[in-house]
Amino acid sequence: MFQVDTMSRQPVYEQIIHQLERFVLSGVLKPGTQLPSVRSLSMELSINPNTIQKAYSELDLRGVIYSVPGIGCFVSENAVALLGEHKRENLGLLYQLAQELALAGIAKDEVLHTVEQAYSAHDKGGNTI
Amino acid sequence: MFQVDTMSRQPVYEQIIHQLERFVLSGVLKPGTQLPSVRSLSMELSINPNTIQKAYSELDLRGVIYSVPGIGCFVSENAVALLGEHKRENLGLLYQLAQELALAGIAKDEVLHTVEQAYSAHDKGGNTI
DNA sequence: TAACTGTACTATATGTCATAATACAGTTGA
DNA sequence: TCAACTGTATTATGACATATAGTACAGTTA
Repeated sequence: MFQVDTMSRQPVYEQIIHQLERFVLSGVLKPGTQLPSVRSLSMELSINPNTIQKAYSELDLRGVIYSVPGIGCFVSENAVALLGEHKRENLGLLYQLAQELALAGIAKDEVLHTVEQAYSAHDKGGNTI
Repeated sequence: MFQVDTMSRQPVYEQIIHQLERFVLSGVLKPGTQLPSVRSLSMELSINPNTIQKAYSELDLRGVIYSVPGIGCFVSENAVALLGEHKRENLGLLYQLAQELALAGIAKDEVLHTVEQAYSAHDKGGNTI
């Protein structure tokens, strides 16, 4: 399920957070589902348990998951809504990125077309419930 | 001219590269223009000279600027074209970002509108020659 | 009771970033 | 010629984030 690239510039714990967010948003991990334990996932990915816990801790802090000591970690009921709000902040990044492309002389239609492609790829992927 | 935020997560040398790229693309720094010297810019920004040199070295390697030992650094003649190609790679980033937003349930029209805003802000900014 | 769960802690290693201090060779103008 | 600039190179040092390693504790479950 999870995959990790140790050679990536992006920290491993961020990769795990990012993947878990996508699993929740795409419905692969539904609210209430128990996540793989810190130790089992660390062994599966050949990664230190502390790295997994760092990812889980941050998601727990944000309310996306919740942990029950002695039992395990679970996807929160309002995880999808929380992630929706969280991802909305990326609109600012997209705005900056579009400004960069405008400055570099890339045509507006080309950028708009890229957005269209991203959305059609998403729809065809059957990720809409 | 240049500004630096030491507290930013983005490395200082990357900030300088980014700003210089924007100055070139916006016409503030034209081809042939001599850049501030490593030492003078380091003093102006209260930054170590090595940090400036790291930024200049990378831009020199990419051909955006060229350096003449004993004289100084200058904006290359084909800098704008080089930067155009370089920035085009960001279309891939924008594609990924748009997919993220689609997955998070943000409406396509909202994303398209953000792109429109970025381009209209660019035009009104008078950055087109 | 054994085996699992999350959590906490210290120590260590690594790589990137930035600073500090020199040093060298080339250019320029007084 | 000489002082003052230019880019370039080198070594040492410190701060910081990331990741690993090992250990430990408390709660849960079959």
